Amino acid sequence: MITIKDIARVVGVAPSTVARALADHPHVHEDTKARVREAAAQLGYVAHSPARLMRGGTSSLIGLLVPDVRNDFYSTAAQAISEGCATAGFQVVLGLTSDSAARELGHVHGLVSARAAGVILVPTARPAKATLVLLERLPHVQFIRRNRSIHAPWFGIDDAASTRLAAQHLLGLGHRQIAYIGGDRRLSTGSERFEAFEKALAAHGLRAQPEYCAHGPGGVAFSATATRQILAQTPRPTALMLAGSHLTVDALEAVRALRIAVPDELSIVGFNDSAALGWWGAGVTSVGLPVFDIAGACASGLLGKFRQQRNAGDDIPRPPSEAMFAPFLVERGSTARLAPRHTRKSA
Amino acid sequence: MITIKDIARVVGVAPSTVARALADHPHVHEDTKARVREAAAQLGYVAHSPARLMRGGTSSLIGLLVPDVRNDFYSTAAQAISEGCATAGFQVVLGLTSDSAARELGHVHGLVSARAAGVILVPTARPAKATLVLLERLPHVQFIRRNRSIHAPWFGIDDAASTRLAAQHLLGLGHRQIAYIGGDRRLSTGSERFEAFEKALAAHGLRAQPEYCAHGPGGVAFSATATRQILAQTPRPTALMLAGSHLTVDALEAVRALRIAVPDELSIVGFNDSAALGWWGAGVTSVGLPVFDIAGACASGLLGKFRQQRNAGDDIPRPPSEAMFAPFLVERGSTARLAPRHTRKSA
DNA sequence: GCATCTTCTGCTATCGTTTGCAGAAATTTC
DNA sequence: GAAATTTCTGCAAACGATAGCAGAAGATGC
Repeated sequence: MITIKDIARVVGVAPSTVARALADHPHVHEDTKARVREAAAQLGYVAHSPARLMRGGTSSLIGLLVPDVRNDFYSTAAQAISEGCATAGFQVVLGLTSDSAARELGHVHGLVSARAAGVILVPTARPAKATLVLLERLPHVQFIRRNRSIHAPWFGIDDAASTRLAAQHLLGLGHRQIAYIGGDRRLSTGSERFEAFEKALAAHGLRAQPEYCAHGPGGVAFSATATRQILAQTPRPTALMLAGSHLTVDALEAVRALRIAVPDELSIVGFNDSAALGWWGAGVTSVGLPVFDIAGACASGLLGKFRQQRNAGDDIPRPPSEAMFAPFLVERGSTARLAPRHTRKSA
Repeated sequence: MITIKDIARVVGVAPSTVARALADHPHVHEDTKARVREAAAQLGYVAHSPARLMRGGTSSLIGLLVPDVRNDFYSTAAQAISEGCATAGFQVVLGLTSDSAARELGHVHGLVSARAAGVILVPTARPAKATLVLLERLPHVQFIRRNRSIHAPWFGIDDAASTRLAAQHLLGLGHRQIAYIGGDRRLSTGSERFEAFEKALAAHGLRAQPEYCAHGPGGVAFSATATRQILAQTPRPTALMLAGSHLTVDALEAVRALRIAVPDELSIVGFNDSAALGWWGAGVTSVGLPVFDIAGACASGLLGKFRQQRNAGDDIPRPPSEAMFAPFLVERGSTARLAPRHTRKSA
């Protein structure tokens, strides 16, 4: 392996001069710099990043901890974050938690050990104590989920608005028996979305019926199972809303397998819009999220935190230190006004 | 920051003893080990990985270089690879190339600089010379695409079989005017898939018609544009096959916008099967790929390479150093026997 | 009781890079 | 021409962890 000593020997200067030349230090003669750069290129020199880190400071690594990158939402976010970080000269370490606090801890530990510059995380429901302690040594921001025990900026969507939009849409169409499948209620996304759903019902003098609601950890089969159980009941709900990106596909597959007519017998609102949702039946009405924008803002937010740490008092514009994005409703053919005959039929 | 010296001071031993105790070295007294571990936990000690790397060796980082992680294919692969690497104690650095040789070089340089353990890459069409030189310093394997200038094991699918399956299916249904939209022909995936398509046609005494074929770099709008152009011609082809995961969705959207009846007026075969392809119209017949398995094998292959480097002559079972997986055809409703009236209609 | 062996621990050099300080060389000033 | 100044370069000490070597302490054998 080529080191600066090798370059120094070739050029005939001291290693320290090589270091300064490569760092473009002003007190090095231009001729020397040129010769050093020439020799470095010639020898194929690549700096030894770990050695640099010996003198303190952080590496150019940024951690990205998500539950599952197969989920469209997170893969899109990973793309935005990775692009944003690469532009700023950082490399992204992708850590998959599978919603396990143990894995989360493992990844955070690895990042602290590698002296990462920071971490963007989608916290698990109950992060380990050790995780919280380790996070204090590492600039970090929360993505999508906001955890009370983590005291860090949050970049996400207006969770309450997402389900409020969906619920109001269904209520406006006359639905009163609305089923709800959402994520783990110990997560901010799970609880806030469900509470907003309940409030929207309450505004119409209704209450969420427990037998029509399921809250899951998002295991592989959860959404399909929940859909089948809820729709097997009598009376069957007239509408179903999904409150998580990972829940939508399986639920739609299950509804399809049950051969229930949509929207005639059942109205459906999906979550996290994509082109494919336009293909299902007459298209699935769904809650759209500006995923790329949220993730981009999140990356900028973390990068802004670095600058903040280095020098507090300069006047360059700073990215927002927190941000909440508004979801929007994409209306398609899976929702329809509740027909009077419908109620009779299912009753 | 807590170092090994701090622990040494607390316990009352030398730093080297602490190092040995934490590494569970056999020549350290059990009592000493216990006291050291106790103190380390107490102080919240986290090893300084960069310092370890000073004495040579590689870090626990593995690079994963893909063009675009929003693509279902690559996000699934990233999941499999990341899980496999995490199990073996490695962390994955996700690098997005956007099919740019410059970005590819940047990522490889970063990995070499960080003394990464290895890299799994989906090579760009023409990697830079510098990239090839750098790769020699880093164990690496090729994923999906196989590049002649990179002398490293390859893990991918039987590209020829993928389009052969699709073409034979369409030919068997009586189609003779088959349109083809594929990826960049400078890539192994692009060229091999197309050549197999041509051969399949040749076996029926047919030739691929240039005006029905498009080969693109896979830019955002490419697939949709190509679809519109090909289907605007007279006579219009009676079948269309897509030969890339990233091409399928846009092409299907374009066909839908053109209001062409599928499969009555046009048969379609998609690429890289997913649940959503079952939703489009009567379902899209497509070439399925065992993505998770390929990616898993690829990760194992790279990890096996590490073992191989460390000690050549042990008799533990080794994972395959190369692997090619067979694609399979998933038949759905987007393909149908060519009706005689059909030929008249489009002529 | 002495030699020998075993068991455990400390000293120290080392990895590659950076940086403060000092000093050499070149240039300018009076 | 000497002094002062500027411009450039080298020395050496860090940073944190590890491992070879040596040595201390204790156990064992005769």
